[in-house]
Amino acid sequence: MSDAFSFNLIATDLGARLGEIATPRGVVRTPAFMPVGTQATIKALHPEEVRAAGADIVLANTYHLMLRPGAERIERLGGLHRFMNWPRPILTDSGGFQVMSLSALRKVDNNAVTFRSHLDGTMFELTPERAVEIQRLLDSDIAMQLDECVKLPATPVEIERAMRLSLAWAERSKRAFEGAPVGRALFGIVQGGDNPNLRVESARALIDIGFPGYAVGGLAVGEPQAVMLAMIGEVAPVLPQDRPRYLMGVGTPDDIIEAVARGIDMFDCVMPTRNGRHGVAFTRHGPINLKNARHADDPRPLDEQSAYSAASTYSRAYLHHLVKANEILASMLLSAINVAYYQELMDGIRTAIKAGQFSRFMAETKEGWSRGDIGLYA
RNA sequence: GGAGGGGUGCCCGAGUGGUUAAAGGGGACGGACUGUAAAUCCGUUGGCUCAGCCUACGUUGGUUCGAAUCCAACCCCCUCCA
Repeated sequence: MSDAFSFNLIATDLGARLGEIATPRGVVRTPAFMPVGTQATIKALHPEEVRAAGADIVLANTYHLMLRPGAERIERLGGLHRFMNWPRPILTDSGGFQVMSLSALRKVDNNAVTFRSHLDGTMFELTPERAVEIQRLLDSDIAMQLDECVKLPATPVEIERAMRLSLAWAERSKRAFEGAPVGRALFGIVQGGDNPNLRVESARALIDIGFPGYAVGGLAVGEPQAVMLAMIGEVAPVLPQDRPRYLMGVGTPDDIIEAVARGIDMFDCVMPTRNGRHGVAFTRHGPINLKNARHADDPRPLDEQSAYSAASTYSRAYLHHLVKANEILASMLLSAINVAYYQELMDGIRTAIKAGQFSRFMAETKEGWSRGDIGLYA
């Protein structure tokens, strides 16, 4: 394996793409789902479990790790991979999402975003340059430019302002990334809210700057799914074929399969882990809320055909009990089951694209979700 | 035997005359969650022929226009002393 960062497009089926991202720390099979490990941990899971579920790459977060334990500290300790015992590729988000999610605690101007720490109130300034520097200290494999993620609905003026600011920050981020070790990549982020013209303009401008991969950000932030898919439909055809496309923060299994159909290669989302902690299991038969009383006497596993043993062994009654009793094992098992389900879905997608069966796979998968789980094994 | 404290909705518990179907927890039931301030958050939680009525604060009886709140008796429970 070369030490360079590269993307190899292996096959396409309709809009869907099968590929491989090669990095010095390993290959990422695409379409890929990246479990989210904001604070250098995929909550409730051992890194070994995340890998066993099939993940090639995970996410971590600039803003959160900068506050605690601190990027310089992680660097002194040998980098993020060693720190969290995940030797494979890591993509780090820049803190752009926190510009939105922590909007009450920050101010944005053209130069930087200033955060009041949600932990102790101290002020932190995050410039595009500092965000890149932090990600380099972490020794992230794929760093993201600092951007401004706007919640929808938003005014056209707001959307355009954030998009142009993100473009300016894309340039500064790229400049700050110069001299990074071979094999490390920095992605630019398309913004533009629900405006097709702004989306396309943003994508074109980023391509002019030039990145080894392109992300579509600022989606799944309040707009209907149809709008999100329409935006992807606008942007994907503009993006270069030979670079990976990453749809940030998405999504539900249905969002993912629809986005793959429109040419997206990479995804990340807290949904499998967060919803797992909140008692919901994702399965071939759709989501199952294990808090519900109807599972209390159900001896069936979530999915007796699942290749992942936790999903095919533990009874719904037991999982229901663990959830109701607020046992830590409930979070652990459901997070593991969900991460495994997402990986199983991605694996199915990849296999289908390779076989030229994506459209059929998509129809059958959706059929399974819509059928629901009631009476399946009865 | 003596002295004191207490019995409130599924549970704990606030409430000392009207604005109390009764604060607040918990539990139960349901929902939400999309680049994680989330093991979080939001509803509902006596019944009915439901903008009204009925039944409810240990039991029974009283005082009062009006009682979970005041009085009496009774039944339980707890603490301390003998």
